[in-house]
Amino acid sequence: MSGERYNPREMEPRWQKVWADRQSFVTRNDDPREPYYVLEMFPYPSGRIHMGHVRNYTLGDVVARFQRAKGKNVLHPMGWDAFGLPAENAALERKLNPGAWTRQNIAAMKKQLQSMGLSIDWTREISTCEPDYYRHQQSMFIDMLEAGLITRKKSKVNWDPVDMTVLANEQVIDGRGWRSGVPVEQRELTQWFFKISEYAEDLLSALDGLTEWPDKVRTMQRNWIGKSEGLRLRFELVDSPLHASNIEVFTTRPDTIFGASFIALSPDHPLTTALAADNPALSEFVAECRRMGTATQAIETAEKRGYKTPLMVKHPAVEGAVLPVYVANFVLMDYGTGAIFGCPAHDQRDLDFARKYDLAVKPVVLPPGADAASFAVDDIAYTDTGTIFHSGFLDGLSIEDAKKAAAAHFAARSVDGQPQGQIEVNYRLRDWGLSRQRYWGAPIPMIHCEVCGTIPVPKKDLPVVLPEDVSFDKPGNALDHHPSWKHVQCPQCGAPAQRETDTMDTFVDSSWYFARFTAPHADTPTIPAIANRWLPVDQYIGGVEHAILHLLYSRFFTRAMKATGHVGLEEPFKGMFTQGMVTHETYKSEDGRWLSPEEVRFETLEGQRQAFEIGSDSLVRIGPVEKISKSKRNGTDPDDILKVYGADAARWFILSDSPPERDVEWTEAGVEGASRFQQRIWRLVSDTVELTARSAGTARMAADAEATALRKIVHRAVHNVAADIDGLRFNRAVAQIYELTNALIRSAGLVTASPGARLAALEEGVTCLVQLIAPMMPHLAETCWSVLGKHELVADVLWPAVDPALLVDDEVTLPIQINGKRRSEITVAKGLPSAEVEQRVLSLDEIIRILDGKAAKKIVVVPDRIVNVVV
RNA sequence: GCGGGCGUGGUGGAAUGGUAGACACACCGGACUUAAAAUCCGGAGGGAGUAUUCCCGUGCGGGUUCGAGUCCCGCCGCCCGCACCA
Repeated sequence: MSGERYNPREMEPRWQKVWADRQSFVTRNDDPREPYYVLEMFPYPSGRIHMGHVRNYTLGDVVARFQRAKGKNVLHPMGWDAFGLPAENAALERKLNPGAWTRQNIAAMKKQLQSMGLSIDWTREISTCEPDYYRHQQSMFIDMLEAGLITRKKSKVNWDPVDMTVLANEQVIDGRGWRSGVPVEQRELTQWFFKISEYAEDLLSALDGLTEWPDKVRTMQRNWIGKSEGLRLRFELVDSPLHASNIEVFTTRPDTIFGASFIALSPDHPLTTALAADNPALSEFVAECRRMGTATQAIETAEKRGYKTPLMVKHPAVEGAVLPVYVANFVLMDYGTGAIFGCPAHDQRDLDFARKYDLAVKPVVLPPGADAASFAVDDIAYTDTGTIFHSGFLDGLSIEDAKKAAAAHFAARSVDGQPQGQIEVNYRLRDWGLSRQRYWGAPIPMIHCEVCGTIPVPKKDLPVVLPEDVSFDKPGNALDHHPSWKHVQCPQCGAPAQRETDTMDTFVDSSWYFARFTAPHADTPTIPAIANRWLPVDQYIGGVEHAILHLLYSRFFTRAMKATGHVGLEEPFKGMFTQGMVTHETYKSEDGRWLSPEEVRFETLEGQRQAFEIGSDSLVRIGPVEKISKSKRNGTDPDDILKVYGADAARWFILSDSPPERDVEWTEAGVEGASRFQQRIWRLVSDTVELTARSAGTARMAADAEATALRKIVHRAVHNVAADIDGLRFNRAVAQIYELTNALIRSAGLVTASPGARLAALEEGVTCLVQLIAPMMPHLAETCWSVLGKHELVADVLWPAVDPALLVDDEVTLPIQINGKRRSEITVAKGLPSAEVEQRVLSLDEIIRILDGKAAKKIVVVPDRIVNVVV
C-alpha cells in the first residue's frame, strides 16, 4: 500500500459523490446546535469560474468546514447573481437568448464549483433571474413603496442617441458610447429611487458597531456617505429680479465670511436657468459646462471658469458691501444648495477662480506666529488652523469658536422672514436610483394608468414575469418593444394601461439574497423568525471592489426590510472579510504578443530562470506580476488546474502562500509543491497504518519522554491551527500543519525501533493531522480517514479535543542577552523565581567569560521569557 | 488634494515590545538510480575567520526603553480608494 501514490483525480469525485449522497452539507433550520452562517459573495454566471472564485470559495469553505467541526449548525449556501448586462450583450453579439445563455452558464459553473469539493448546501441554491426569487423582490418593492421608502423623481442619465439606450457610467468612454462611439447625451428621465439618503446618519453611525469589518471598508463607506456639518446662509439680492430675493449657500466655513469676495451658482441652479432664459451668452456657457461634465476624467485638470451675472448680493456681515454673483463650472447642483460663497484666501478653488477673474483675496485666518500686518495669500490658499482677524465680531477667535459665533450671529438675524443662517448637515450620499432601461432584470411591478396614475401591481398578480420571447433586432429596451407584454388593464379602473418597462438595478437583487438563503423556498420573501435566527451573516467574504455599493445597499436594504417587517435586524453582516486578488506573471513574445502560461515553458540556465514559447522556442520576456486579466492573458483556467493537480492541491496552495487579505501570486511551482505535500501526508498515513498492523499484539508501554514530546507538538498544533483558522490566518495555519507533518514524519522513522507508547502517540498525531487538513484538503482527509480505519466521515467528526496539560511546558529555555544582544541561553524550570534565574545566569561559565570580571549593573528577568544583563 | 494601507533574505511571508527571517517556493550540495523523474538527507541574510566566535542587518534619520521589525516624531518610496462635496 505504501508504494501507491495518492490519486486525486480518482478520489475527489468519489468523495464528492459520498457527500452528496449522504447530504452531508444539507442544513436544517430546526437543528438545535448553535447556528453559524458563512457566506461568500455569489458569482455572476459569466460561464466559467476564475481564480478569484477559487480563492473566495476556498476561504469560505475552510471556515464552513471548520465551524462544522466545532459543532455548529453551519449555513453555507450558494446562488447566482444572474441578471445583468452581459446576458444582453451575448444576445446582441451572438444572437443568444439571455435566459438560455444565463442558465447554461449556471449549469457549467455549478459543475466547476462542485469539482472544488465545496461544502455547500445546494438544496438552497437560488438564482436571481428566476421568478421564484424576484417575485419576492417585487413584493418587497411594493411594501417599501407603501412604507414611503421609495420615491419617483427626475434624474439625469447617460443616453446613447444611436443605440437609443441608457448607458452605465462605465459604458461611457471619453464621453462616447462604448458600442456606438457617438457622443453621449445627458437626458432627464423619471426614475424610481430608494430613499437611502434618509438613512445616511444611521448608516454612518452604525459603522462604529461593525467591529469585525476591515477598517478600510468602514472608512470607504464613511467617505462615501460624506457627512459635513455647516451653515445654510442666505444672501440678500441687491435687486430682486425673477421672483428671487435671496440666494442660499451652504458652507462649512462660516468663520471665513469676512473674506467672502463672490457668490457662485451651479450651471444647473434654478436661478442660472432663469437668467439664461433671456441671455444667450450665459446659456452658451451653461451648455459648455454640461459638455465638460460628461468627460469625468477632465474634471480634475479642468480650469475654473465662470460667467459674471448682473446680480449682486449684500455682504451679510459688512454693512454696505456687495458681492458679485457668478455662474461657475466647479459648483455642483446636487450637493448643498448648488451655490457657494467664495473665500479665496482660504479655499484653493476659490483662489484659482479669484485670480482668474481678478477678485479680492482677503485673508481672515492668521496662521500661528504670522504677522497680521504683512500676512498675505499668494497662489496657495491657507487652509490650516489659526486665529480669525480682519473679521469684525469674530476677531481673535479660533476657527472652531468663530464657526459657532457666526452660526449664532446669523441665526438671530432674518432674511425674508427666515433665519439668515441655519445649522445644516449635508451628506454626499444620494438616493439610490434603481430604474434601469434594460431588459434583463427584475421588472418593476408598477402600472401606468392615464386615469389612476402610477399604481402598484396587486400582490395577487405577482410575479410580473419577464417575458423570454424577446427580440434584440431594434435598439433600445427589448422589454419596451415586446409586442404584448406591457399592455395591461388597469387593476383599479380596468382601462387600458401600460406596465413599467424599466427593470431593477442588479444591486437590488444582491441586497437581500443572504436573507433569502435562510428560507429559500418560502412563499414569502423571508420567514422572519428563521431569518432572525440565522442573520446577521457571521462571516461574509468577498472582493474589496464591493466595499462600497453592494455592502452599503445591503445595509440599507436590511433596514428597509426591517421597516416592512421582513427581518428584525439592521446590519446584515457581522463579520466582513475582503480577500486580495489572484495575480500571475505576464509573458510577452519577442514580437510583443501576450502569451498565456500554457504557451510558455521554463528552463533554469546557470541559476537564471528563462522562458521560451512552446513551438517556436523563441525567448519570452517574463513581465511583472499582475492581476489576472483576459487582455494580458496571464490567467490559468481553474478547470485545467483541477484536472491536473486536483481540487485539494489548488485549495492548499491558494491558502498557503499569502495572507488572505493580500494579493496572492499563482505559480505552477507553488501548486506542484502543494501536490507533493499531499503525497507526503498520504505516505505518512499509509506508513502509520502499516506500522500499526505490524505491531499488532505488541504490549503498549507507558508513555516515555519521546512520546510525550510528540504529543505536546500535536496538541499545540491542534490548538494553534484552530486559533489561526478562527482568525482567518490561513497561511499561518498551513505553516503550523507543515511543522506538525515534519515532526510526525521524523517520529514515524523512529517508531520502528520501539513501538508501544511512541506508536500510540504517532497514531494520535496522524489522526489529528488528518482532522487539521480536513477543512483545507477535504478529499485527501476523507481518504486518509478511511484508510485509518474510521467508519464515519471526517466531515462529520468534531475537532480534536486539546489536553490543556500538554500545552504547558515544565521547562523553558530563556535567551540571555548582554546589553540587549543575545549571547547565550539557559533552560530552567517554568516559573522559577527571578532571583534564582538571575543567580543561575550569573554562575554560567559562558556568562562569566563574556562579562570578563565586569559587574552587572542591572539584570532584567522577564519570567519565562528572557533575561537581559546590563553591564 | 483628502483618506487608508504597506516597505523584513533570491521570492511569498513568520515574529502578545523579548532569540529577526518560522513555514513554504526557488536555489545549491549529497544519497538512491545505467540515467532521469520521484523520494530522502543536508546547506544557505551579508561580511570576517580553520574554528569556538565576532561585526553588520527589518526603506532613511532621530527618539522612548534594560531591550524596537513592532511604540513615538520627521522624511523617502510604493499600492489602493475617493475626488471641483463648498
